[in-house]
Amino acid sequence: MILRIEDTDSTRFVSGAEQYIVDTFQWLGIDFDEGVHIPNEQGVLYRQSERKAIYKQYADALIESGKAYYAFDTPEELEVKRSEIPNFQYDATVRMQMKNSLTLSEEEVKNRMDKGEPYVVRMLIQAGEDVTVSDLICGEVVVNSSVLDDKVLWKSADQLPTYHLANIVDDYLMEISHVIRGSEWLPSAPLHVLLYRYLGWENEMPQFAHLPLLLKPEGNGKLSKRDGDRLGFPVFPLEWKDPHSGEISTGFREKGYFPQALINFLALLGWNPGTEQEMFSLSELVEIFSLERVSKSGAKFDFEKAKWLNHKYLQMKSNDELTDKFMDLLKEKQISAERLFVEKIVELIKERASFIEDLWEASAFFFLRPESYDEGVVKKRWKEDTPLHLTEIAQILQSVFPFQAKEAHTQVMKYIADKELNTGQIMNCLRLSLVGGAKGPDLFTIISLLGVKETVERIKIAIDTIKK
RNA sequence: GGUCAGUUCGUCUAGUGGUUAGGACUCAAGGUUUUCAUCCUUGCAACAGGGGUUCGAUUCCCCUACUGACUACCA
Repeated sequence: MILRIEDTDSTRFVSGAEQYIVDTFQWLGIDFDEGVHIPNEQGVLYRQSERKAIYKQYADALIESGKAYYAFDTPEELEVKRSEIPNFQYDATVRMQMKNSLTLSEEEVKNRMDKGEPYVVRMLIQAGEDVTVSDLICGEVVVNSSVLDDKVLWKSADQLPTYHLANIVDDYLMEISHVIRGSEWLPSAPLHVLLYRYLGWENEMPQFAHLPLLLKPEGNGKLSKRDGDRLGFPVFPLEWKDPHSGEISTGFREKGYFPQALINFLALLGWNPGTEQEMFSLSELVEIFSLERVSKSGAKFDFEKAKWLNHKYLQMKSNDELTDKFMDLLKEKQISAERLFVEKIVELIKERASFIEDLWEASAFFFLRPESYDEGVVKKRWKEDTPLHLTEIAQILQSVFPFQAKEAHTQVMKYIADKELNTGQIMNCLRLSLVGGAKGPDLFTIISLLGVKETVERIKIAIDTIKK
């Protein structure tokens, strides 16, 4: 696998974009054999902007063999044509009315070029010929060459080819076996087939596979970079800051997605193994993925399912790894805690989390005393005699020494039974005082983690705060 | 407008000329839990429409509708 940078549009250069791509693949754990970021002894260049001389050769060769020609039409002139002729297309029907080496004398052409007048090299497409693209996903797609236009292959302005030429030349030179790209490329695939033919490389032509598009979660249409933050989910793998606008787009990584989960989710968008398995490691995917099982229709992002998948992956992580990550998060929140303590908490609450961030949501009460008490629970459970019972229970808890969750549980239950109290009511009030709401893991485990001293303290605060 | 492609539960999808059209996410109900979540069980829910071909079409063919991509000196 090769990482090649297709930066043939000098006007659209974005600094940092290349590094971003490298970083993304690194984060995902996808390695390349060759590429712009991997040193090579042969000195092969992997940025198309650095391979200018190579493409020029082939553009010249195409001119030489009459498969391409020079064109001098200015953007303004083309614009005029477009407005004059409905459905204007630079093809066999109009090329003889344009300013190019087919209509201009040889001398005139030479003259213009000597003067340094900007020009482009256009591909000469014969009308009325059926061109077949064999696609691993779409099958045979036949397009008549009459609907193709004389694509620009090379522009003198920046001495660079367009995607079409650069792509074919590089794929040939780099012996690329498979061209797998979005289906937005399907319409220009016949053009590429023709180009291979023109260059005499048809036998070495790579296999094509046009992937279905990723659609917006709401409505229809191709998922675009801007959809993400508008609808509150990431589209970028990593956070991206646009160097021109300064606009920041959130990334899957920053949202807490695990790279494996993202890869797994993406793989299932448009592909399935034909079995009921839906969790795959990267190496499993490498093993069983096949283009033949890719569907042709576009797929919408389902963030609920992506979240669920991330939950599954989080459950598979070791407590050790999760603790590392959670410790980082705690540090950000300016909370210091013993690693051993944090690890116990992680073990206790990991099943409630889909993202590392959720660990905080589910365990914040371990680190911070409740700032408020859930009103619904207070209303439903907190009775006049509650403070009295909680005070008694606090004493019972203190009497269990050394503290053991099981023993404490037994004794508290006994107290409730003796006084003929409502278990749910007392327990929830106790929980309310410690946690601030009716949620969280086993109460006595919480108490043992919190410590009896802190527990008693919280009970007192709750009694003082919650007054009816 | 033109060219090409697509259309199975809300979403991702499996599938076949004869199936109770399967799974997953979501949602709902129940169970577990003193709570919440997890978890378990059950349930809701689909072959775009119309013509053919056929004993029989979701499956094959045609048409229509809808959707999408492309239609740059961008990739």
